[in-house]
Amino acid sequence: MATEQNDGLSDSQESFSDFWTTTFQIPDLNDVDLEGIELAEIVKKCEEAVPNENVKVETPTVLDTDVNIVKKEFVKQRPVPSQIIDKKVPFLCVESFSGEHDFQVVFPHDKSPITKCIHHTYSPDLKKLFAKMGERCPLHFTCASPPPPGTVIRAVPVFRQSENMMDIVTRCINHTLQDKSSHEATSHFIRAEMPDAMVEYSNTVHGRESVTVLYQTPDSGKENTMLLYRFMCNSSCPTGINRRPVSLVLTLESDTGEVLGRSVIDIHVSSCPGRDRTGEETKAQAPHMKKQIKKRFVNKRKHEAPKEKDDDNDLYYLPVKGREKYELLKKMKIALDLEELVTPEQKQNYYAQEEENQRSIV
Amino acid sequence: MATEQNDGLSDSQESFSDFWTTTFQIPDLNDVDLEGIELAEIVKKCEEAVPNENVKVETPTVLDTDVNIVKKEFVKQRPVPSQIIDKKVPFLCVESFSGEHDFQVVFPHDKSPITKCIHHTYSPDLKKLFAKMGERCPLHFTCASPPPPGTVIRAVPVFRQSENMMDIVTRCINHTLQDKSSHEATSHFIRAEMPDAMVEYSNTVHGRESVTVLYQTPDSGKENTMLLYRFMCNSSCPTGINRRPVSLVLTLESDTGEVLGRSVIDIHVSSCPGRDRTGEETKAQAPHMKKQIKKRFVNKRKHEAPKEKDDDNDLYYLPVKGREKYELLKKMKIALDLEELVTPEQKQNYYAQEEENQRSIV
DNA sequence: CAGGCATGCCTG
DNA sequence: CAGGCATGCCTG
Ligand SMILES: [Zn+2]
Ligand SMILES: [Zn+2]
Repeated sequence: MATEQNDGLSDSQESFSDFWTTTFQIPDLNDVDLEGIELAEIVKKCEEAVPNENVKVETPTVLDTDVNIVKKEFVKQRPVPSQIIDKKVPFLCVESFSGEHDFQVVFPHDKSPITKCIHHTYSPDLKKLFAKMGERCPLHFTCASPPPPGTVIRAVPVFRQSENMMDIVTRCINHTLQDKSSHEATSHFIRAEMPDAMVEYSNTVHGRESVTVLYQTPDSGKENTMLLYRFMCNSSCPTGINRRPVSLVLTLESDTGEVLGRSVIDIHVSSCPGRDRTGEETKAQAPHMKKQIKKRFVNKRKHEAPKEKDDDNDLYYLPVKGREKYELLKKMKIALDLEELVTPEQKQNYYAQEEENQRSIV
Repeated sequence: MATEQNDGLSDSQESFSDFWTTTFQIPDLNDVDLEGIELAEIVKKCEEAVPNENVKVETPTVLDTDVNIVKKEFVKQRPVPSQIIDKKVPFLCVESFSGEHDFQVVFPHDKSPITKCIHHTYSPDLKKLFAKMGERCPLHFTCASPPPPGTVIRAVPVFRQSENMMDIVTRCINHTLQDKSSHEATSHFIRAEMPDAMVEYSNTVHGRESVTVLYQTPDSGKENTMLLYRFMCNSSCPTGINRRPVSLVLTLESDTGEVLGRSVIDIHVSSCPGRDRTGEETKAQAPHMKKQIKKRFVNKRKHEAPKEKDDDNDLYYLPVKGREKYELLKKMKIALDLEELVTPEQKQNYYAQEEENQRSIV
């Protein structure tokens, strides 16, 4: 009962966006509301002007009054306007399409060994990028034909699970408030680190935080455009991503905000990207096998060769003597297969009911 | 190099008290400094008046202007005055002495089994109290002779390691800011839950957060005084205790602030106090032994007896010889139960996929 | 409610 | 940098 109170002790995989609005209550700062309304009007204007969810902020001057900047200041100093943060927002389109310029995110094969805490590593099997918080992480883009001048690449993080897709991915409370750098977007989960390219932090009309980088043709001799990003929270951060799976939506956008192409990649940010990659790959290959032989990271100086056996998809033939047993086990086999189709919600209800039954036995 | 910046990504076992002062920078709230100075003067006065570090706040009226209350408001609304929080404070005396009233903290033997997530459990071997965050935790006190009227029991948490002993134990950022209850001390790590006794939250002259409860003689028939506390953070909380060992200093204090007795206990607050207690006890006994035989927690319901019902909901017991068969059939039973939850649509897809698989075998 | 995973981080 | 612990929390 003690933990039922709203005393900050609730936990688990939920959104904490609620926090941002209700935590700061400053009765003597009434101008806040005024600013909030003004913002809402700005947002409204954008919404009317651009049907696409992504809003390209035209000039740096406008950027200064962008909702994002305002939010950042509010996070550190004032209440966050509820219309910006405290809401479920519409799904962001996560459907990849390369478009007329054949826009794609590519991961050049990295020959260096996957150390446990490698800064970034991409798993082709899982189609997932594993990165270390705070470290530079390169992403490579290709275009078959050069897009028009002023085209940008926008990065927007989204939650992958349906339960969370309407929540905004943002930085956790701890990391946001502890950030004493002069960065202009301390609340953003993703930053772009391009000394030469123009970077802009802005929000979509619905309030999703994004960063755009001016598209540049590949450096001479290179066949793709490389941008450096930094992920400013772990995927596990409490009050932030909080262990929820996240994808990164990368869009090629014209200077009018038209989406020319879209590419979506799964990402996992942690302190040990190498460990987590191999762990997930192993689990994907042998879901139910007890981790007897734990994947060992090879000390760079040593060498090795062994490989794991994947018996989960192997086909076996079970000889069964007698019709009755065969029929029963056939039923069992079907039940086992069907069991995998049961949704988590169904299972939850089932186990809750089981508990009940156990209790009523006594 | 990226992580060397002050962008909120530093971690490890360090104090975060620095955060409270530098995070909030509000140039247009100059009155803050004034208030800060005023506070400093209040503190100064107390310091001059009472040589002992612990300051008994005389009246509730004074309590309202206590540094603690001010801090709490600042945490949520304004910069925290640096003179209150952002400093190393002198060691608090952690030497136990029972004094003339033979003041002691006692832990009556608890006969109930130590479940994994028991709310509180004391290890006599380790002389350490393991508690679950947010749950009521009783502490029992004894006095050989009744102390004078107005005597209180003060609880102050302190870090046990020398590197941290000068830091103030307080609640983590996440839990403090997420606490939307109307509690008067949302930033405090320790709360007292005494409906009948008088509770006061205050700070020592050096800024350590404490809670005092008016001492009451044991209820008739009881031989000790029981107080209920709640620990509002885990020992692991980032930006809070952050995995650093913590002790609880319990002092019996007269109404003039004189310390009549002191008792110090080690505490560990986590989500699984039972597991952590047995784990630490095991490690203390066999420090270097590999954990081969892991301590098993006994399911309370495991040995309970069945009951009779009727019809299709009858419960039967299937004797199974052999562990492996039992495990398999247990899985089967669950599968059969879950199978009933599968929707017709799911089944349709399943059988279609089965066909596919069959064909691909050939 | 116990088993056990996921994951930050401490150690050698 | 890999091994491995500590610990919140998910699963069955
Ligand atoms: Zn974070
Ligand atoms: Zn906490």
